[in-house]
Amino acid sequence: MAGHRVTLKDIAKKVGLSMATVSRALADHPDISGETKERVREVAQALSYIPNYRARYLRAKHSRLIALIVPEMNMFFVPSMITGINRVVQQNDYSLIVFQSDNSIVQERRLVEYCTHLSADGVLLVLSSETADLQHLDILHECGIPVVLLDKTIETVKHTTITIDDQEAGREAASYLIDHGHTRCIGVFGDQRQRISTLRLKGFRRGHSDQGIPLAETQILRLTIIGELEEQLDRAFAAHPDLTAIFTMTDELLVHTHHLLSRRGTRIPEDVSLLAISDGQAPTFLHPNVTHLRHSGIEVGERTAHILIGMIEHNSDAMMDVRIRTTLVELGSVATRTPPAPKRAKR
Amino acid sequence: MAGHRVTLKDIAKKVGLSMATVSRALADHPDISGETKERVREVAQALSYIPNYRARYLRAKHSRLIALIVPEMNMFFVPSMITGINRVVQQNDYSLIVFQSDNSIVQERRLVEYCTHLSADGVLLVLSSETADLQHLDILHECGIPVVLLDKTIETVKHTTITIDDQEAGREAASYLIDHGHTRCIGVFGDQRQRISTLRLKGFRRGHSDQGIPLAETQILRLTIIGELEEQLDRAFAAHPDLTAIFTMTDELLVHTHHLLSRRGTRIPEDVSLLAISDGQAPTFLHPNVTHLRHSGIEVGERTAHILIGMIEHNSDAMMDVRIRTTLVELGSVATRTPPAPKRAKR
DNA sequence: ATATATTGCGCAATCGTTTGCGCAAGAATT
DNA sequence: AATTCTTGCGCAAACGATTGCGCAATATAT
Repeated sequence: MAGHRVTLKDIAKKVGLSMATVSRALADHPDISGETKERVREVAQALSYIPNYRARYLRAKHSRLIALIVPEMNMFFVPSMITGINRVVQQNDYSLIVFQSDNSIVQERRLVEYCTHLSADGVLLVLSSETADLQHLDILHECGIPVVLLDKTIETVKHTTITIDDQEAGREAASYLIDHGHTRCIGVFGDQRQRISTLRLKGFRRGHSDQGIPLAETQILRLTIIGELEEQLDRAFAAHPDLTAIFTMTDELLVHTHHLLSRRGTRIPEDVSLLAISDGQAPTFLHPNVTHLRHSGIEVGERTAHILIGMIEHNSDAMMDVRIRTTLVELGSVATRTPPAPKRAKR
Repeated sequence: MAGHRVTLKDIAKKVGLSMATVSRALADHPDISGETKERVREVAQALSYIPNYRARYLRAKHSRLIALIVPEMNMFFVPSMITGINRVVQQNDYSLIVFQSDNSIVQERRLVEYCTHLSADGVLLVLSSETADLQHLDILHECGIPVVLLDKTIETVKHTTITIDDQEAGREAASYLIDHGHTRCIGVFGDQRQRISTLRLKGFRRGHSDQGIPLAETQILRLTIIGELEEQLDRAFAAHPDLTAIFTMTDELLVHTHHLLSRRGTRIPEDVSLLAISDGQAPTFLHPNVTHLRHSGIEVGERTAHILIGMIEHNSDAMMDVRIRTTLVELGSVATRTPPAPKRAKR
């Protein structure tokens, strides 16, 4: 409907000044007298002037736009991570634009390229599961656009990376269970192409070996898709009738594991204890509430955004590797076991 | 690092043609000879030319940008809705930019304004819980930017709206429970400032009255914040020892209700049946799986995006009010009851 | 009264593209 | 041979804002 958008020119005409003066008046430039500023502001208001950011940012070399590319909007972690990012981004007067790669490297490539089209000031990237190398990020470097990888990453020497300390979290999980008398646990892990999975598994192994507790291969579940969980869980129960605890490395694995346990009538924590790495939401609506190593999506988001903005504003491309520690939240899904009675009785 | 981005001018200089010709060559304009196009494309490739969309869209009046404003990234519904929107948006060569209002009308206003700054081609808006009127959308109309309201809305005669048929879903829920012999149900509803809540409640009431089943005020729980759930649920149990079913109007209410029921040792569906309106994710990882009236977030997203893009491209501002029907998914959390035995015995 | 500073504003270039129009050279039509 | 078409390209304006520089008028210093 509206014929054309009000521009600086319109205001200039109306107040009888040049565009330059109007521009400066609106920007509160010291060269302009208070009186003039006042008049200009009034007219701008009256005409309901809306600056055209595209034009503005065409001159300025920046866009105050930060892009986030996530593989998918899963219901866990991603939403809270976005919340954290968004908070910091807004506080610093940037805007966040969110893209979704659908876990496809092709799309990811396309989106990265699109970020250059938009001349985003910085890119936040959660790698898709298909991404095996980082060549497609070179174009960002060519354009001088900083990138920060977060959450899901692969090994890299060139890019700044923010993750939780995955290996340490896996180790702590194992230690915690062992300290509570669980010497026969099974661990549920995700896609092994992802570094997040291999590291958490590595830590879980480490936690066992540190305390001299054996960990058989059959105690480790590796899922590519969630549908495999039931079968693998059944097999693990069959192979280890003496198992007393299960560790799940993500929220998604947690809720499905919890569900399957309920279905087979396994009581938590009486029959089997449950421990997870989680951002803390799911554990509160499962029964019983699940003890977990918490890594707040909001915190990851906030810290990541801070770092990226720092890189943008100080034009630095120093590479960092930040690891965020998890904190233990005890909620009662892990029971304390005394070492198996039979053994002692036999002495 | 990179000195300056390659522009049309650079290409023009290199091939010895004017910028105009280069521009047209890249755009495959019929005026340009095939040979020239070829040469230009080669050079563009060699220089790894990246068009500046800001400059391009400064001339063109559109931006191929669609903005979505959501009150929060909750873990239910919103992620799948975004997935649906994103799909359609990409298919039509638009980009989606997602903002979060944190359920604050002030932020919502700011973001709407920001959409005009960016000259978004269209806006998708999920109202914040604080939003009581739609005046702040007038500015979009002034700028000729179409808006579609979705999911959470308020009554309006001016704006196109996509929701599920909330009232009908509420009614169906009640009917379904009653048909299965549950004549004493309680309904768990959200913030009554939201139309989504009042309509679902209205339908729930209607479902009861249609079949001549009384519904006391104490059978209706209205929550402003989730923390109130436990107390209200306890009170309802106390007031209605004969209650046999609970209906929750959202996923969030569902998971928390489910949790509280587990905690108080209530068996589902033996003691109490459970029915929800849901997008289908949570019901599959709760035990037992929860029968629900499904409304797919993806579908809502896709249809909404289609409609908005239609409005953008046909420059139409006809107002529509689309209601999407829910479908019943039976998963076993609702038991069939025969009418209470004592009554019949007494005849 | 002359020299210097300050104040308040405008001119015009610039960001990178797109596009209406014009124009020259060759091809096709009379 | 004169006219009209076509082909292929360039000139320059436009999109809407920002900003270095210049300049007049006034204020201050000498």
